[in-house]
Amino acid sequence: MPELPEVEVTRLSFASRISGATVLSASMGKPLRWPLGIAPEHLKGQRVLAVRRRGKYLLLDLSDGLLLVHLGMSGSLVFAQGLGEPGKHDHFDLQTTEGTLRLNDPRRFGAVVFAPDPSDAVVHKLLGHLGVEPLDEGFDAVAFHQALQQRSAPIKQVLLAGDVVVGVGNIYASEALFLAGIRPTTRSKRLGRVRVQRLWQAIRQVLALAVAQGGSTLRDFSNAHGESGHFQQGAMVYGRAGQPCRQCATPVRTLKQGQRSTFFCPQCQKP
DNA sequence: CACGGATCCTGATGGC
DNA sequence: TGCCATCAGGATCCGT
Repeated sequence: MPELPEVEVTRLSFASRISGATVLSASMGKPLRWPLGIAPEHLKGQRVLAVRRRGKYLLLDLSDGLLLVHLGMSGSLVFAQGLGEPGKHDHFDLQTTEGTLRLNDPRRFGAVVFAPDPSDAVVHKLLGHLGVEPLDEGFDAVAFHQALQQRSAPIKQVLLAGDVVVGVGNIYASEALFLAGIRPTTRSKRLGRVRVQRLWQAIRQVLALAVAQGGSTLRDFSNAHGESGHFQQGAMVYGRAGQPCRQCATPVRTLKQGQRSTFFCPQCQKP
């Protein structure tokens, strides 16, 4: 579920309701990707001041520290009152006066990490290298072009790396490159100003649209992959290997880049 | 220091 | 039905 749009939609779903709440208790089930950093009981009594997002991380500002939550590949959060006992894949609960925030994550690639203060080494390690936020004013097309000029890797892998721009995951990388008409294998530094400008626009467009639509559009499509066709608003190329391009009818192709599936239209996307 | 590969973990799916 | 291989929306670590 979790690329930038899904994480942002998750954040919006509980940020205002949890803000101002006081932590009543916290508990950790099976270990996640990284240790919490403190005993869960130490979160008790802290107030939740705000919920922010950086890349695919959710940041809960507590009165006495920062709680970083990452959903990994398979994580999801619910915030509700009266949640029952944790299920098999529920690995973290934060019980507050306003409700309980619960992390469900079958694959446990996600993480919940506490840092006593924002200058903590853990925070720096996790967030320090992250690139610019694509939906912020700070995402500048000229600077984006300059950054891409420095990189020789294929553009799709540079997008996924997250040190130039954050939040673009495997689905939206394929989608944005399709919208921009750029072949995913094209070396980053070979992209000229005009094409980078198109990519800049495409990234903002696809992410903003996904947020506006509740982050569910592509996911629903993916789940319905190969099934009936009520997903007109779905992906242009992701998950559509062999199917006709929605723009030119050429069969969509797939390949592996860094162990991840890439989808593209060989006709619409130029090297 | 940037790049490419291996790696963590569980579940769903498809072929035989 | 069982068994096995493959694949899945992420990101870090390590060798080169």
